Amino acid sequence: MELTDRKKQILKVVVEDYVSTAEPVGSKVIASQMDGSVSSATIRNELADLVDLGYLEQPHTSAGRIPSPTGYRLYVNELMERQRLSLAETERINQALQGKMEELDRVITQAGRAASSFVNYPTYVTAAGKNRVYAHRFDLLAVDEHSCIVVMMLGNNRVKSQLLRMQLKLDKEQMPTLVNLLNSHFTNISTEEMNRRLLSVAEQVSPQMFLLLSQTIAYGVDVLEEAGQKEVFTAGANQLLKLPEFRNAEKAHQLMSFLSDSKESLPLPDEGPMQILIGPENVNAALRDTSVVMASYDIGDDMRGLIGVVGPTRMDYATVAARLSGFADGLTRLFGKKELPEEQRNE
Amino acid sequence: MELTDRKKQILKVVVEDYVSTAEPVGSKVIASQMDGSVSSATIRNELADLVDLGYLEQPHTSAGRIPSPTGYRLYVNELMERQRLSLAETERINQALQGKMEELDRVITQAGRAASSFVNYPTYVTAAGKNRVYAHRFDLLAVDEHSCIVVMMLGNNRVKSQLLRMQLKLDKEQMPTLVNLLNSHFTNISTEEMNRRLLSVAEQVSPQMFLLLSQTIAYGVDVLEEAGQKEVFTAGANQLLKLPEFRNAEKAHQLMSFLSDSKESLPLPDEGPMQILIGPENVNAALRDTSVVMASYDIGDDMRGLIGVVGPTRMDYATVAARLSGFADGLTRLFGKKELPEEQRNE
DNA sequence: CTTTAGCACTCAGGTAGAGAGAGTGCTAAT
DNA sequence: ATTAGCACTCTCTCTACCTGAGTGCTAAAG
Repeated sequence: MELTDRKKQILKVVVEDYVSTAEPVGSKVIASQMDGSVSSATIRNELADLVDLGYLEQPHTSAGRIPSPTGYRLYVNELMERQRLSLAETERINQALQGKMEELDRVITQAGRAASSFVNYPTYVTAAGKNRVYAHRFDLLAVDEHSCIVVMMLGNNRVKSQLLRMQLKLDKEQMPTLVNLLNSHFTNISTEEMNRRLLSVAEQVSPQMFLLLSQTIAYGVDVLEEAGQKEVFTAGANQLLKLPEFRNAEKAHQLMSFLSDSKESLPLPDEGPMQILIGPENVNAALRDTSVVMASYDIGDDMRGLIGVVGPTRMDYATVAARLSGFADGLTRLFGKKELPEEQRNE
Repeated sequence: MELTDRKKQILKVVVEDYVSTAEPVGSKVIASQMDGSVSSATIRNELADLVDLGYLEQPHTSAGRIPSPTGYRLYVNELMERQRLSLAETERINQALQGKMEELDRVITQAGRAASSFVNYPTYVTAAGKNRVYAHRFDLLAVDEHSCIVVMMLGNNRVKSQLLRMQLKLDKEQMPTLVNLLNSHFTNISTEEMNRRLLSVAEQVSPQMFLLLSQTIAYGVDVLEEAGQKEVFTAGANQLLKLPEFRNAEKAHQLMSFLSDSKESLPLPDEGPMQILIGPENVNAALRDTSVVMASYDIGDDMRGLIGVVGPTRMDYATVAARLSGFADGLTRLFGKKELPEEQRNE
């Protein structure tokens, strides 16, 4: 069942008006916004139809209409004009994304914050490996008799290092052997395999060497597991308090604690660069009254990230979607740039 | 002018009752909480005195009394019984603080979060060097022709490393020279001095070497500057929404945005291990209606951190102070432990 | 001089009712 | 198919009123 053009136009007006005012929209207002070609009475008839069809709702008998989730869905799928970002906006995004941001975590938290203040809703960001992360290379730097620095190179040009205090005295001559052992037996394999191999080499090396080795491997496994697991960063949760739908502290509190706590259960995009979940389309109960707009971005070749916005179902989908995908593109570009030319360091 | 014991006792009851109920306290309730030795009429006379003296306030003529900031101050200084943490609480703090937390930033954010959920108020945490941070040692690890890993040891056993892509081809034979140069001329000095020395050695080395050197130093300066500047982490801002005084979204929003934005201007303790600022004692306008409890902790020998709690003036100072100083002690212990024994790695 | 009982007084908060206004739904005319 | 007109509905706001908690004061008792 396809809607007439006029019904669609009316739906569009209702959505856009409600999005900006948060008040139910009446027939009169709609009529005035439609170049005056029809009267409010006609609109009323059409509105009644749209309610019957499930695209609109009425808070009470004598109020205007608000869009239902189905209505928003239709709007997002067909009626919404995909916005292009203005030059100024693109500029602002790029500016927000540049700066001294070395570590992955830091980049994405900062990106989340910037995005949040740009769309005026809370955001969340994740980065997750498409594949598992492996250690590509180990190095050891002696510090003193009892400690050394372990340096690990992971995939995707990331480097992790830490000072490790050994239980045993370190022998200068053991170090090269240890490094060789690490690089020949423990690179490019999973953490489970690392633990297995550790056991299997136990008999081939001296007990001291084994102790050193196992301490180093323990650190390596930690690092890899941390790098592989996805962590979710949220930002700007307090933006919610500006919205009339969260004026009662109860609701706001619920959603905000959800955002800051249950970092695991935020929605992830099934596929494609962008996805919008409207109200009850969200599986998670805490998000039933809200909508989520998500965009994914690439981190180099083997990782992928997600940046999402949480807001009321009454959300300016067009603008949010445009800005968010602007951010996602910006991030992809940022991470794609493998070469670090001069300007990236000097500022 | 010293208060009589009875007045003090009444003030104590008012504070403690108001803290737990958030409702003005009436004479009847006070009388019943004071072993029935005096009648409510007597209490009323005393209350009138306390209002005159500025320790209590009356929201309106026929309401009970609430403590004024001065009243809270007297309570905190004299009347409050310093609480001891229960064994279970100490246990919980220690548990919250342990776990895999390698990097300083991560430790303190996690500590802040744990503290927040423990005291049920928002918290903020900082770490700042008592002295400036210097590079103690440099190392370079060749990766390929154009890139190497720079490893820096800072004071306090911290290690920073990053992959650096050089504009020039790297010559294996240059590396030891470069490392020597770095360690002999650029360790244990300020960043300004580093930049000066860079210029001064310019003529003594080959142009290629100078380019490599300056790229490395640029990275080093960045790292040091970042390590030296204090960053403030806040956590649990949404805890505010549970409190009746922040049920109106307007106020809550103001304070919450202040907490998440103006990370610079949060109060720092003048000295001593613990400080409490009540309501108008706060210099910052955004905190005039709130109280702040702060405790400081040591990070090894040359750094100091601060952990603070923001809440309504009606705050359970005794409990918050006890728990917060528990956290501060825990952190000091955590960072004091320079030796990393077995159990710290294996869990 | 301190404490207490008694009582009139005050004020916030809740409840009920009236009125206004926005918006609908329906009918009848175009 | 569209529109004008009109009665109807429902929320929101304003006001008046009542209730109850708690005070301040006075006068009596310890």
